[in-house]
Amino acid sequence: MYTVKEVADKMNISEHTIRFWAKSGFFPFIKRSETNIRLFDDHDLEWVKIVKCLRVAGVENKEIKRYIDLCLIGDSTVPERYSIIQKTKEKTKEHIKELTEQISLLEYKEAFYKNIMENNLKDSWNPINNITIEEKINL
Amino acid sequence: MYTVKEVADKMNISEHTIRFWAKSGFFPFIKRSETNIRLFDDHDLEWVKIVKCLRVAGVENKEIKRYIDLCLIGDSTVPERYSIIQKTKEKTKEHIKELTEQISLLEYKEAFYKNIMENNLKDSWNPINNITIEEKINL
DNA sequence: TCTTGACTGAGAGTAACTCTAATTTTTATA
DNA sequence: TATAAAAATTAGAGTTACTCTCAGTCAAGA
Repeated sequence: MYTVKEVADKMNISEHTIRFWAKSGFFPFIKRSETNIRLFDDHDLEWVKIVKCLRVAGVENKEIKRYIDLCLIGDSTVPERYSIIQKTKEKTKEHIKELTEQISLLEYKEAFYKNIMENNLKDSWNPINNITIEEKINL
Repeated sequence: MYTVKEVADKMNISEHTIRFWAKSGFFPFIKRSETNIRLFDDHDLEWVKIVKCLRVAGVENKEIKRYIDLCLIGDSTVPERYSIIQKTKEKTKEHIKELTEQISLLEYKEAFYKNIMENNLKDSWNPINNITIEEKINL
């Protein structure tokens, strides 16, 4: 049985967030000690894992709550759960694609600045000077 | 010259966000028409592009403002700008790695649900029943 | 002329944390 | 055993980055 702090450390999430998620109804099975302390078991950890997965993938808390509730209802909700997971996967792939594209731009800028530093060049533009658009662009 | 709406459409960002960013000082060069309407030129679009890139990469607005201000100062700030870009790139690569890991879990769940649906199986668990942890995990 | 649609700023509302404070519990040490 | 430090609890305030609403301005077409 794990306390909030232990879960937080294990899953690399802040304690605040774990409590916030618990209050949001994301962990319907967690027990409390006689003195009111939350106790997560390994099954609860699986729920933390899937909630974290959905959050990282950008799913809204409201939608996560829906998914949790569907799980609690049982069999009949499998198609909707499937659909949530499937859409989330597609969205995540799109997200990765977008991040990958942005990395190209970041690498371009990185190389641009590196070149300036290594060759002791001027930055080619300073707002005090009046210069053409072409010169301005690489900032 | 482009209005806020045109920039929003072109860059796939909401008009609200463009105005919010403008108010945050992210576009120091945009002009206004005599009737006070914002007019972006192609150079301003480059700034929108880099701001979008940094935001997508998860850089905070405060840090983006710092980057913008460094650009305005000129030459002497190239090393700090390089460092911001470089750290952002590393963070983004980490982020992609995390998303890629989560996709594995999503694909596992997707296959799990698909199997249930295609073979008309039971969900193997319904909270009404008392069952073992092992059976509970796949939800 | 009238209305429609795009623009404006101010400011309220929202999501998802994130932090603080007051209080209670647990644990380690004297 | 006493006690002090560490860790848990809750309620609620604060933060970030939008996101939306609204009242008002302005140009262009029926």
